[in-house]
Amino acid sequence: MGTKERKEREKLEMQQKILDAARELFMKDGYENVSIRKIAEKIEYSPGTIYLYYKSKGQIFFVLCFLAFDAFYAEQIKADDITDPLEKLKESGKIYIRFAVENPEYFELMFLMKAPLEDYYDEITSDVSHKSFDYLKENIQECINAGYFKGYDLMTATISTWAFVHGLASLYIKDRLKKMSGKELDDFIENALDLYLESAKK
Amino acid sequence: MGTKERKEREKLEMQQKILDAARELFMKDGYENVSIRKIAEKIEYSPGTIYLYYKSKGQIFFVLCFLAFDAFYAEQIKADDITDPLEKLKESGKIYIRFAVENPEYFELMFLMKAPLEDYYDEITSDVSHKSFDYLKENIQECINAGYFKGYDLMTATISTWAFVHGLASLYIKDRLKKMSGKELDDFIENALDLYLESAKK
DNA sequence: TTGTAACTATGAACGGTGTTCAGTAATTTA
DNA sequence: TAAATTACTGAACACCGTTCATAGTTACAA
Repeated sequence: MGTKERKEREKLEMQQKILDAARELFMKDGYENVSIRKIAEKIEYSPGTIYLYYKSKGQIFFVLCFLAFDAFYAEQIKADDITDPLEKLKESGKIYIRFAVENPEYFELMFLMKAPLEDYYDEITSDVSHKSFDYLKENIQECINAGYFKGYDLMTATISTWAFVHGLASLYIKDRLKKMSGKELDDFIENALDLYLESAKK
Repeated sequence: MGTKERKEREKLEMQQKILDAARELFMKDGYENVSIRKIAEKIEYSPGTIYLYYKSKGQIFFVLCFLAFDAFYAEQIKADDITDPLEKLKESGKIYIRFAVENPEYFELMFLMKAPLEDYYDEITSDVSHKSFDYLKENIQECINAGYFKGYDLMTATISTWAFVHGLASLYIKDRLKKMSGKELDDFIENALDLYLESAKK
């Protein structure tokens, strides 16, 4: 009889249900403002039930983060159909910033948080986060091959570009560029990216 | 009689005492892990007393943040004696990164934390944080006057440069550049800064 | 010196949090 | 159908930031 299989399936469904509810709430209200009780209420179970499927609130968030790295990478490779390496890099940067803006909580977890994740961080994320870094590195290598980034070695150019885009993204989502807003900022980022990468042309 | 003056002084002393205790605890354990009760315990008063001097935990944090900006600005202007605008900008960048590395908690407070500042942020910090931003902006203007940053307008060049340096600093203090270590990284940052700013020469 | 007004400090209490666990209800197995 | 396993509950625990009635202390005029 398939009881065991059904139970397995039901367990996964429940885990998914919790994940979905948690994601929605985290995105809407931020990690700190979402309680286990609220997640439980959303899926119409008691708070204790959550702990039968995840061992802590942090773990729920972490699993979502892991999925976020996947989603991030999936976004990144959408630049793949651009053949010109510099244009591809430009698009990559826009994707990076767009991801940060649309998923600030995930972005924080992936690139900004230090503290409580250290326990899990290395073991799980390293694979999936290195994928994105390597993707960028390959793109930069293509640029170098095409004559851009003269004077930079591969690693310096990669990290510099990452730092530039990352800096824009973090200043923005942390409201340090608040004088701008919406469309105005989109234009600015577009412009800043253009100029940074154009200046790599030489 | 100087009763009123003495009371005033005692009030300031108490505020300072709270600030010192809070700073020490925040630096050691992070904002979220420090409770009003712990601050109160450290200064050997009851929790309620804190609220006679500061209206919330967030406000205590905010005042510390304000002081950090002052300390940061004091570091920044040490680049003033350099006359060549590009060299000055380079030094400024190094100071920024050095400040981040040597005071990661303050740096986090000033540029990375989002948390409780929103309410007060504008009114008070704007002055002191704008001072640093304006300092950078003036430096960039000098560079533009000297023929650098061709194609950039002032604001774009300022924010771009900030983003680049800020990105390097945050990736570093958040251990995202962990493949490097110590001297190796110092050299890298030196090199990356050089290259970024050289490419502004044209 | 005394009485009162003003100030300072207290700590219990409120409504919230993440998490645990004894107990109950439902389901599966025999 | 009875026993055993599983799923779930929700009260309880130890925290949190914050408030406020109360108590203690100090200042100063009478």
